[in-house]
Amino acid sequence: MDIERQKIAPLPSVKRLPLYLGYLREIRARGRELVSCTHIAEALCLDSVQVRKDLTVTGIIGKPKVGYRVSILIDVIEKFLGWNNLTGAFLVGVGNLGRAFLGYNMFRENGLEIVAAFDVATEKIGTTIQGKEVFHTERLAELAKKMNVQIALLAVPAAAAQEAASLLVAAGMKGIINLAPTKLDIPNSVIVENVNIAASWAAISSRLVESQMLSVDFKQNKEVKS
Amino acid sequence: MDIERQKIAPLPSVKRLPLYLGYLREIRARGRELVSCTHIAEALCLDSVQVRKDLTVTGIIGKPKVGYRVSILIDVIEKFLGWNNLTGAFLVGVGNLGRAFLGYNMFRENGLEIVAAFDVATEKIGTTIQGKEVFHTERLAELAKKMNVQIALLAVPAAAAQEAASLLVAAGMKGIINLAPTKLDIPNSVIVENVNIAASWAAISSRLVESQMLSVDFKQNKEVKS
DNA sequence: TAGATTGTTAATCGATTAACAATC
DNA sequence: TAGATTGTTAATCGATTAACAATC
Repeated sequence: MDIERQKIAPLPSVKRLPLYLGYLREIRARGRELVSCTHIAEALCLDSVQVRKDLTVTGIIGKPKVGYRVSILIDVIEKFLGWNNLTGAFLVGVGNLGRAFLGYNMFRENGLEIVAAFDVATEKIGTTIQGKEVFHTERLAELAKKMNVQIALLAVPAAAAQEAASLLVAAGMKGIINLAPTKLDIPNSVIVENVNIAASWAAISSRLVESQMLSVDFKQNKEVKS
Repeated sequence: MDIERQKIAPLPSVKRLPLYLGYLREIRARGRELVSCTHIAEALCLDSVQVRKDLTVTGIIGKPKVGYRVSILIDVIEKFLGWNNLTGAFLVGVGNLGRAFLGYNMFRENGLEIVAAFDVATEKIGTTIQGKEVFHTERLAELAKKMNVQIALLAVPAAAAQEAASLLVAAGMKGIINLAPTKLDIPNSVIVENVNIAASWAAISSRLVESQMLSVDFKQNKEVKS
């Protein structure tokens, strides 16, 4: 990083905030008004000190012996994450994975709304999936400007990811959630988050190999199936 | 961790291996036979020292001035991750997200094959999606035993995640890829990897809020849309 | 040989964990 | 008041980065 940073919040803490938020919304719905770090930690199998430290990044100040007011804590986290307003996003790549996100309400709950989809397959262009129109990627820059969109979900095959990413940068995107299992080479003024399911699978399988628990030759079990 | 660990490979290194693997397969397909860390690092925008360190977890030994033989490096990584054989997996939750994974070939390329799907919605039970039959979650334990499956992808709504996870543990799963944005409370003999897209979105949006680049009130732009 | 590259050992950096003071 | 809880400061731990020796 070449830019001077002024006491930026630790990324691991920021990434845990949605977990807290989900739990807090749950207990608010159940009528709970106050909550302590100890309580949150217990519910989420975390360390209470870590929870407290994470919450401080939002600037909230709790009361000793009491804890935090649930509704205020929710507000403060939402505001810190910018999730108190809906932000528009583009979805690039309307394959199996991309299509899933069009109907995925998790984003909406967390302040992100997919407002248009893009692809290169001519048979998809002009169709509407889950109420969202599919455009050709050529129109990315034009529509980004018109619709004031700066966030993109990238869900194309690995081989097409870099080209699509360059289009997104050219279209003025400020943040990209990359679901393709590739590193994107784009200017670091654009924030990229890689959601890499292959990496998660690697973490699991390598540990199972270590402990020799991975079923060695699965194919042989196939005839047992039906 | 209460179990004594014997020089386990660093998790961040393990999680980067699939990235290297993807690139190595790509250059092997293009006919390249030898590769150096410098080259890999340049292609993937990483540090060459880090690449070298990551590769050493597989136990491979390179030749100074030469580098590594691409095909051997691929073999060694695949073997380290246990991706040289196909491992069977269950998919739990056939909603939008779950269905996407049924047709997602990324897993297959990386040694994971979904062999059956599970849900609780009666209208889905007995149907076949992408060639995979959907069973009731009641049958998890029975079929896990019969099909010798120990890996599960959990793609149910957050509210249903804990219950489904308990069923999976009871069914003898050894590894769970959790796509629900919740912490699962299960014995630590079962390896869990959380794929948390909300966390990635949090990382992006919080940084955009910091730099005041997040479009403040998106809803007002809606009429511009069509 | 010379220089590029590997592999190892030490230094830095950041996050987590522990210890403790402050407070309702 | 006493004790639970917050908030802060210090210690630990692990990963990344830097420095350097080994080698083809």
